Amino acid sequence: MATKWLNPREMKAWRSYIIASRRLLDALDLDLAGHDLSMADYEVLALLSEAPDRRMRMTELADLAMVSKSRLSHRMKVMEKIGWVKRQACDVDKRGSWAVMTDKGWKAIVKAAPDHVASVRNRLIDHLTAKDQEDISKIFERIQSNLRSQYRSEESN
Amino acid sequence: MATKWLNPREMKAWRSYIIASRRLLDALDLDLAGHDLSMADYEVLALLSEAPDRRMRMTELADLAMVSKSRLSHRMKVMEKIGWVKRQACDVDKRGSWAVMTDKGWKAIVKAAPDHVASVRNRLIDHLTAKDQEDISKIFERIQSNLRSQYRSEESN
DNA sequence: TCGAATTAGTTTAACTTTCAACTAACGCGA
DNA sequence: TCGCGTTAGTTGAAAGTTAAACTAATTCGA
Repeated sequence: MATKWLNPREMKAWRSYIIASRRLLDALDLDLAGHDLSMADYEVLALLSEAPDRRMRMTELADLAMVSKSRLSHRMKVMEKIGWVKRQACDVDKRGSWAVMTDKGWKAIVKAAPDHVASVRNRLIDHLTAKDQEDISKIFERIQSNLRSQYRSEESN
Repeated sequence: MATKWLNPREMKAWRSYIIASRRLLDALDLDLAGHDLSMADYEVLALLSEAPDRRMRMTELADLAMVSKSRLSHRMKVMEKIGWVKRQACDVDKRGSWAVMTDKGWKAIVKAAPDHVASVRNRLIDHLTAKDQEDISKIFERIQSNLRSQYRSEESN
């Protein structure tokens, strides 16, 4: 099929989005670096902090954090060394293990969270009107639901 | 200062955006993998393909592709091995070097481009109305210009 | 209740990216 | 034209990520 190239309006939308997003994510990561955290590690800790007993099974955590099990496993090793998390054998399923947030991990996320929220505000949210926010929600939920239906099962390995 | 947490509308905007974007970028990368390309490498080749004589100085290329000089240098080595690019000494500035796209590189990008555009369409653009596209452009240009003024010079190393 | 297929999670190796150090050339003021 | 701070680009090592292989436990059908 003949390629349908992007018209100027489409191209502009795509480029604005992709360029601003790269810069935005870089800035957010840079802001978090002061707490020795990446966005991905922050997300893992945030999820654990909200989980019952501040613990979660590895696979569920990987799914929610949108990282591969392999990657989570590697990060857990690093964060375990730092002392933010530890692993606990799972009684119910002996293959399984719990990712458990330590007190030190709790303190780390509690300390980082306000700065991170401020960062998300300064860099993104505060520059959007209420209407913009609603538009963004609608648009990206649509995109996501389309992605889901395009591949009804994307391996998360 | 007391943390100003995100209200539900703000939270929803932020989460929709960040989650959909992660998935979208993963999908786009996955689509390009069929051509043995990442988005970043694609961008480098695309820039070269549009440059006069299909060549560009390393630093300028790094800036436009939004990658560090170090990273570009490493990627060039890989792409040089594949045969898509080569490096040429710069007469004007003897420290400098030209990144030059080879014929093989040209063929590779010409082959990948239609698929990539289709991918951007299928995954994003075709799910946006004209109005959505204009909204996105406006919003993300605003975000980007705010990022720029926040750090008036971000090291690109 | 046996065995095959699946699932949980880890590990190793290959690859990619970052970080800091480095070389060489440039350019500018004295 | 000397010397010094800057710039172009590369490099090597460390850190991070991915991909595939692997172990051990679980599930489920016959």
